[in-house]
Amino acid sequence: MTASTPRKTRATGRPTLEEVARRAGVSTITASRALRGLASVGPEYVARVQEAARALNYVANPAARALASARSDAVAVLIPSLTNNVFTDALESIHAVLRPRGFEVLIGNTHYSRDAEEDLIRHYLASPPSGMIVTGFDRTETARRLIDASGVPCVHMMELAEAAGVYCVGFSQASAGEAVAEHLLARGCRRNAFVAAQLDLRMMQRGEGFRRVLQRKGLYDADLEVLTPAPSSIGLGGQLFLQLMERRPDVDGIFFGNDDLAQGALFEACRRGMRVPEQVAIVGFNDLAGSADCVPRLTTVRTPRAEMGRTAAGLLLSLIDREPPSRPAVDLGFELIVRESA
Amino acid sequence: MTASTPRKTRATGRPTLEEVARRAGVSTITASRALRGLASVGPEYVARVQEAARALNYVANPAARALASARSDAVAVLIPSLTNNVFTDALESIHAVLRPRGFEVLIGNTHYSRDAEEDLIRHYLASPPSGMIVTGFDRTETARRLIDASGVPCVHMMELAEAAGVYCVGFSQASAGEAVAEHLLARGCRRNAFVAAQLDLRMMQRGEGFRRVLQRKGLYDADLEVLTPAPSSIGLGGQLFLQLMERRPDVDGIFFGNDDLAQGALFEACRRGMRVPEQVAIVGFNDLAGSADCVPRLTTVRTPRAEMGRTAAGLLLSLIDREPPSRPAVDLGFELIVRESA
DNA sequence: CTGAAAGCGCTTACAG
DNA sequence: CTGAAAGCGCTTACAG
Repeated sequence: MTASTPRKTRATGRPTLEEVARRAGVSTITASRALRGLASVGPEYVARVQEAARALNYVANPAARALASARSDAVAVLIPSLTNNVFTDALESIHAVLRPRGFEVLIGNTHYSRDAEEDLIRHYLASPPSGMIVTGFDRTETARRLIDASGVPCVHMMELAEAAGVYCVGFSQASAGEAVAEHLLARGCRRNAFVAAQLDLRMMQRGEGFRRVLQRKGLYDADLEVLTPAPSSIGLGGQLFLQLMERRPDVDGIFFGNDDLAQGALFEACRRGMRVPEQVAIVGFNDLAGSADCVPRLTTVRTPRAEMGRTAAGLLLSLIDREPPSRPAVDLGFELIVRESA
Repeated sequence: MTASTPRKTRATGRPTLEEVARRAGVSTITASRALRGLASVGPEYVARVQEAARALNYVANPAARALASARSDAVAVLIPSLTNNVFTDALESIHAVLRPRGFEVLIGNTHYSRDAEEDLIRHYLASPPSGMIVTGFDRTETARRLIDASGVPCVHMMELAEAAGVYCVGFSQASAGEAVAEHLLARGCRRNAFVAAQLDLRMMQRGEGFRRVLQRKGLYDADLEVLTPAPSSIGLGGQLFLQLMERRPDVDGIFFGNDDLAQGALFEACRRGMRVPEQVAIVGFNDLAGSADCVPRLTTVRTPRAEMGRTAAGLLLSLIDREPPSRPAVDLGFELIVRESA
């Protein structure tokens, strides 16, 4: 007799869909459909189910939903660094559009490592998220294949590319580098250096554009490139600046591939009494915190981080909803901000 | 006849535990136990199962696991900001210890809002994570109750508190504020100001300690406190500094509650030709990027962000494993870094 | 130490 | 438009 009452052995205590359905006087599947807003449910049922859900304080169990539907409410975002605001700014706006839509944003930090990124992709794809946002295009062939094979919608941010089935949001890093060179040239600088750290693909693309313009004018000097794979930082910028000025005191324009490097250079210039921009003009990149306020105020390239995040998330949303986006690649441009340093 | 072969209608294509078990010649439950490393499985079985899993490239389905076991592999971390490196530094080391242990780190950004934090807590608790790391103690009573009632292990970071069942990792913000006051006093500053933004609880605690020391020496002047709830930034620091110097040109020492404010002040001082520390000594807080390199180099308080994250994650791990930690509250201290600005 | 059964809480696919 | 059945891929609790 006791066995005749099937007792739920492992209930979690939280209300289930079944209880909501019972309270609303419908089947569980109707309750499910009503809650998900599927059009095929009669309006009076929808109202009853919603009320029951509210009364019971019902929240669907994501694990059960993921298991049954073979899809999850997660979106994985892969960025190279958590301490560089270039990426956290984008992340912030990705969050702002995806969370209200009910997605959980999973953050993977690749630490600028292709191998680490491949591992993360493997990890996230083990239980396929609804979508994925990755940074740029510099990844292992395996990583690329994993994403393709998974069928998970994917948007690339920070760089542009033209290829079938590739969705991206960014701006032309090379064009930005060109714009910097043109600005330095226009203000009369003849011996222009490119100083870069980290040396990720985007950094190199900026250098490419910069170099291209100088070459075109016959003013390119390979000796004026200072490159190091070390992580970019203010302190490093100061060091590289000093090394360069010692080796080539004739340099009159410098493009630092990231603002932190440029800020460090400004500090050292100040400390050594070198005049910027009179003696040497300095241009940074990204318009990070401090660049508008330092001494002298830094001329730099403002990059549309928040907008890239927002647009990438929007693009992903349409991909998830299987609505082909109007354009697979959206160029958000950049803006040269001329301040005092160049 | 066709009906006699039960066909899996909705297989995901990925190998399942059942396939691993079949290949290893054991039951699924034995395979499950072997893979989870439960001691009750014979070593030869463990070996066979592990080999089968490897051969099949098996990765357990987290959703199924979460549903069956009513627990998840997620740990939720709630921080007030993603752009402030104080928190991303901690996050980084939390990741470093939790990911290798198989946990997914869910990041919730409260934007310094108690209500937003309460919503996030409600959201995460809807499918209880294995554990939770939250920032400080300033939250709504409801948020506190939700956490308590959930039974989810929780560690607080960035602040210290003594209370039954409360686990925390941090340092005394008030003591740090005291140390700054004592340093300024020791170098002869008599009219010391406290400049703060954001005004979160930790910021106020630093101010408390600072004030306390001045009061004790009979040198406290309420007119020398400049407080604004606006978000802390370099630009804001410059503005507040200028306002203060205009209103009270006699001030000879300033404690900025965060380094970005202090850095902004340094820039303005430089621009106006005010000498630091001769005319006015400046101390910051947190030892953020740039503080070691700016002009003059900033005297500040180094806070153990990475270590707090690491320790908080370790503490949480022992809580999850139901091993009571040796101490519920761990004080990691802080360090006054005396450089050039004070 | 090993396993057959039941169940976690949803959704899919098939009917009607 | 609504529903009964089956299933998603694991783990729990109970036996032996």
